[in-house]
Parts: sequence; C-alpha cells; structure tokens
Amino acid sequence: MKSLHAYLNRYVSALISEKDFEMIAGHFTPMELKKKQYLLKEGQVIDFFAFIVKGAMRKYYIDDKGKEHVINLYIENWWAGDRESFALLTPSRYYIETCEPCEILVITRENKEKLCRECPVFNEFILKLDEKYSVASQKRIASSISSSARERYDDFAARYPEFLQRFPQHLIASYLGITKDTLSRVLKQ
Amino acid sequence: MKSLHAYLNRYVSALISEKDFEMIAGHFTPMELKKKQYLLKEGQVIDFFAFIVKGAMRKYYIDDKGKEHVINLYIENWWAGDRESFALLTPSRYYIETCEPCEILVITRENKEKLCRECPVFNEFILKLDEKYSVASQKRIASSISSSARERYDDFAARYPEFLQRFPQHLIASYLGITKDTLSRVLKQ
DNA sequence: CCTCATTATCGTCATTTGTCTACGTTTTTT
DNA sequence: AAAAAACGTAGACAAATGACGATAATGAGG
Repeated sequence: MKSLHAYLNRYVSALISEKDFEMIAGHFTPMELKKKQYLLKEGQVIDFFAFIVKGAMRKYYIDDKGKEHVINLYIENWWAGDRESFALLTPSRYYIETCEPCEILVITRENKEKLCRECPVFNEFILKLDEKYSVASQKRIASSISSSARERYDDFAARYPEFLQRFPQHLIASYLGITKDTLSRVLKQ
Repeated sequence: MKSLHAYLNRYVSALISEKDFEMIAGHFTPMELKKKQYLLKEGQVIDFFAFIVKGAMRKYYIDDKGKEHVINLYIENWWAGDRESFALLTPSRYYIETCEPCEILVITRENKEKLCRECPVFNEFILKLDEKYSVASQKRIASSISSSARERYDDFAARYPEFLQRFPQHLIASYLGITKDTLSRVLKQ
C-alpha cells in the first residue's frame, strides 16, 4: 500500500492525510498473479481496475484474422483495466495477461464511485489521471498517424525507457503497430 | 443555446432544469467565425473550449518536415480545443481552423471549473464526456495500429458517415494517417 | 459568367513494411 | 540435464503506401 500512497501524492495538490489514505486503502483489495495469468479475457465484463504494485502486464486483442495486437503495456504504478467495459458494462474485446508475476491492488466500480463521492482528494486524483491519460492518448494518436516505424520507436524509447527492459521486442513492436521483423530491421541501423 | 441544451441532456441521467441551464448558458459566450479562420495557432496557450453549434473545423499540426497532419475533425455538437494546453497552460502545438463559417459557444477555464464546482449536473456531464472521449481514443488507437488504410477508412465511414459529406477527402486521408493519393486509390475498388 | 483556388485522380517509380521460412540463441519447463 | 518454448535476426520476395508531377473536375468568389 505504501506504493499506492506515494503514487497518489504525486497527483494531488496537497499531500494525502493518514486518515484519508486509510479510507482509500480500505477500498482496495490486494491480489497476486502468476506469470502468464489472465486478469481479463475477451467477453467478460470487467467491474474493477487494478493498480500494479509490482510486475508487468499487457492488454491485447485478437483480430478477425487471429492476430494479436498489443494495445497497452503496463508496469509498476500503472492502471490495468478496460474503461469501456468498466463504464458501460459491456463485454470486453480485450485480454489482459501478466508478463511477470504481479502484485496488484484491485478496486471495484462500486468502491471507486463511493470514494469519488466521499473522498474529495481521491476524486481530484481521478480527474488528474483522466487528464493525463487523455493527453497521452492524443500524443499516441498523433505519433501513429504521422510517424514512421523508426520514429515511433524512438518516441516510445524516449518516453518510456524502462519499458524496453521489461518487455520483449515483439510485444513492443506490436504496441507500435509494426511487426517484430520490421522493428528488428529498423533497429539495426 | 437550444442546441447546447439538447446536447447536454443526452449525456446526463436526469433532464436539466431551466434554472440549471440558465446558469450553464450564462458561462458560455457565443462567437462567430468565418471560413478559414483560426481558433488557435501553434504557440498560443488556449484557455477555453469551444462547443460547435454550426459549422466544421479541423485541428492539425505541422511536423518538422513542414507537413500538415490532421488530428481531429469537428462538426456540430463537438468540442474543439487542446486539452493539454488547456490543462497544463503550455503553448499548444496545434492549429484549429474552420473549414466552414462557424457559430460556437466558448467557455473559459475559469468558467468551466466554476460550473463543475457549483453545478453538479454540469460536472456529471464533464465526467461522461471524458469517458466517451477516452473510449473513442482507445478505439482510434486500436484501429491505427492494427488496420490497413482501407479498413481504417471503412471504420471511419461507418462510425462518422456525416463527416464524409463535410470534409474533403484529403483531410480525411490525413486524419486517417494516409496520403490523399492512397485514399483515392483505395476507394476506387 | 469568368477566373482562380481547391480538390480528386492517375501513372510511375521509390520506399517502407509485411510475409514467410529458417536458424541460432536464450529462457523456461519438465 | 534434456526438451520445449520463446525470442531475435536474417534474407528473399510481395504488398502496401508514399512521393511527385500532370491533369481534369469542381466549386467559390469576384
């Protein structure tokens, strides 16, 4: 829980009191996952988000030709989930699978909504997180429509250097929307 | 203002009272723009969002090779702005230019924050809008990393058929991350 | 109605990226 | 330790897309 506390403090305008944080922490459930275990499978409705305390995961989907496409990569201090399924209660199109053994903190929809209502500092955090996510999405879109494979990789490596150590190249390639072969070629220069 | 009222009602759980809407409307300023006029230019800090009552716009940026890339297309009932600059007070990297004469309703950052604090129904609307935007971004990313030019166009045409009538092909091509030539070719089949 | 800018298309050629198969290495599992 | 799976690289070829110049069609503005 320490790591959640430190993480939240980086988002809000004033440090979170012990009392507030106790309340927040009480709405999360710790869980452990082994390597290659699924947090979510296609077709399920996901009613929680997971904060990653330790470990790494990826979110991907399988297209109509049977190919996997990595949508997100997650490590410590990231949130794993599917907002569409979470918000609209629809079956997810995604898989979320661990790439390493993981320790996570899970919060259900009910608890999240309750915290947002009853704990202003948590609500502030959620707003900031949304903002950050929205800005990051915009940048990823801009990069994907205007840059070559090489440029996208360089952007990625500059923005998320830790990820290069944590995920095999073919997953990063998939995340960038290119094949592992192309990435391998492009890196040789 | 009628159109803003109707639009907001589509997002919130209970219809917005006359009184609430009067308060909301009081925080917006109507404006008109001619064709090819700029709402935002690169380097400016934007401290407002614009709700489009009538007309069409595009947001784009110019890369280091001098090429334009369309990031967003907007028509009636869309919001034009740059969330990064708006939230972080940083100079924008984007241009927002009208493609048709426009009527818009402008809300400043201060007014938006005030409304969120003082008008619960407006706050609810903002949360829903964020959600919708987040889901749409995710889908656009998924499409851009996993689909061919043709598939991306088909997705786009299916999701936003009105846009095909409102924007010239080369802008749609740019939005999809392909050249106008490729789109023209791809459509011939 | 005329003019000029905008837009769409076409052909050719270059470049990028994908596909497939193979191979060697490393890592994981048994 | 042995076997199996996962991973990165390589080469040859195919397919998709970009770049460029030319031209025709369209539409807006005077």
